[in-house]
Amino acid sequence: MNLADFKVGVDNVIFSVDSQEHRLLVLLVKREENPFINQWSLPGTLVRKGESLEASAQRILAEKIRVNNLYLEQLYTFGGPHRDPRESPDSFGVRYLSVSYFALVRFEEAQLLSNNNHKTTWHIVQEVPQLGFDHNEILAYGYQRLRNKLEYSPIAFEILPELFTLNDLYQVYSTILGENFADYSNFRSRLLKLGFLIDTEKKVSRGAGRPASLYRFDAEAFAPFKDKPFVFV
Amino acid sequence: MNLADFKVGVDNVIFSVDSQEHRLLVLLVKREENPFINQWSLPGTLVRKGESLEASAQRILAEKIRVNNLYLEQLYTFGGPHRDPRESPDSFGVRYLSVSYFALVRFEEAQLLSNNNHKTTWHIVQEVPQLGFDHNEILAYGYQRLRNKLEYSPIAFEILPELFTLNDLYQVYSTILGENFADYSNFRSRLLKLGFLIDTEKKVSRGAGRPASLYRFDAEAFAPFKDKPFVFV
DNA sequence: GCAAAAGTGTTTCCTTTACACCCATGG
DNA sequence: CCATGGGTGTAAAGGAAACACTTTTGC
Repeated sequence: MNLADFKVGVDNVIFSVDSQEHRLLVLLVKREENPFINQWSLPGTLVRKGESLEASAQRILAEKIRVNNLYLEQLYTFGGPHRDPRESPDSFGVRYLSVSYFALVRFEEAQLLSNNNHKTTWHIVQEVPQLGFDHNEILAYGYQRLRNKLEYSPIAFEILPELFTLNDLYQVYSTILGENFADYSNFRSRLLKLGFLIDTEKKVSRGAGRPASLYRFDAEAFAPFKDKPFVFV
Repeated sequence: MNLADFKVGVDNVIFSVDSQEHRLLVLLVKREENPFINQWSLPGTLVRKGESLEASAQRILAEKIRVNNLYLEQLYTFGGPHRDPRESPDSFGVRYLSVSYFALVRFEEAQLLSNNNHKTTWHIVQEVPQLGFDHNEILAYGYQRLRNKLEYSPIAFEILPELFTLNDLYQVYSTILGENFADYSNFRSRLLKLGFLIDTEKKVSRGAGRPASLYRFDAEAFAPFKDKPFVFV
C-alpha cells in the first residue's frame, strides 16, 4: 500500500482584544525544542489517540491560558509534503499535517499559565516576528477570518461581559477592523435599530462624562440575522 | 507515545450547473466496496505518499471526469474519532481523517469517465439521497460555501465560456442562488456598472428575440474588488 | 462652569427595488 | 405583425456617511 501515514497537528490562532490599549493581540509561544527552537510560533500540539481535532485544540488552549469564555472554529488544513522539517526528506516517511483553529478569548480573564520566562505571551498582531513552520501564513489567514466573522457574526459578544456599554462594543470593532469604519454615532444607531441589543437601563460611570447604559445581547432576537450577509459594517 | 496515527482522505464536492435544465448538480459515486457498499457518496480517495492534499483532490477529480476548467478550494476537515467505520471500535488503531474540497466545473465539457453501469453520475443537489459516511454533512457545507462564494467571488466565470451573454451569467446565478434574488434587469445594470464585463460587440442569436451581446470577463478590471464584500447580490 | 463622554437628530447622497417601456429578430 | 427575448430608463424607498447638537456626569 502506498498510502501516506500522517501525524496530525493542531495549531491555534488565539486572538484577544486589549481595549484599554486599543490593541489586537495574538498568543505566541517560544519553542523549546526542535525544529525552530527559540523561535516564536503558534501554540500547537499533536492529536492523541481517541482525541477529536477540536478537543485537541481545546487542550492546547487550556494548557496556555485559563479562560471563561471563548469562540473557537476551524480555520484551514495545511498538509503538503515538506511543510514540516521533521518529515524525512523524500516525504516517504511519516507526514505532518496541520489543522488550524481560530479562537477569540476575553483578555481581562485570560490568565497566562506556566509562563515561566515569558515563553507564552501576547503579541500585537501587526508586529509579529518571523514564526516557525508556516505559521505566519496561518496567522494571516486567521486574521482575515477574524475580520470577516466580526462583520456578520455576533462573535464580539463572546468576549464581552454579560453587560456592556455600546462604547465597549465599539472598541472591540474598531480595534479589530481598524479606524476606518463607521463613526461611533452611526454604529450606535445601526445596531440599536437591529433590535438584538437590550438596554438594561442600568448606568455605569467611568470617570468624567455622562454615565453609559449597559446593554445585553439577545441571542433569540439575533436569530433572524443568522447567515444573513453583513449585519454591521 | 500516545499520538494517533492517521490515514488522510480527500472527499470532493463537485458542483456543476446545467443551464438548459436550470439545475444545480453534484457528482456522486456508487460505492463498490465496504463500508457503505452500494450507497452513494462523494468521490474520494486516500492521500498517497509524496502527494499533496490538493494534488490528491485533483487526482480523484481527473479519474471521474475530464474537464478543461474548474475552480477548486479546500472546504473543511472532518476528523473526530468514530467518523469512519473502518476505525477500530476504541479508536486506538488507525484514524481516518477527511479533508474535503469543493469544485465547480463546466457542465458541457465535463465528460464522465469510467461510467460503467452509471456508477458515477450527476445528482440534483436538492434531491440527493442518504450518503455514506458523513457526506451529507460535507455536501451541505459545500453548498453553503458555493452560494457564499458566488456572491463575492468571480467563480461563475470559471465555468462560463470565454465569451458569454449576460443571460448566460444570470442563469448561473439564479440556478445556484434560487429564484428569489434580483431580477434580470437590475442584475444587468449592477454588473455593467462595475466595469469588469467587456462588451465585445459580437452578437449571438438563439432562436427568436433580439440577438444578445457577448461579454468577456476582465480579470484586471476585477482586481480592485478582490476581498471586497458583496459585489453582487 | 467647563470638559468629557453618552446619546439624538438631520441633511445629503447613493444604492436598491420594482417596474414600465423600447429594441431587434424569427417565424 | 406579433411573440420573444435583449436592453434601457425611472421613480420611490431605504440605507450609509458626515456632522451638528443636546444631555448628563466629574471636577
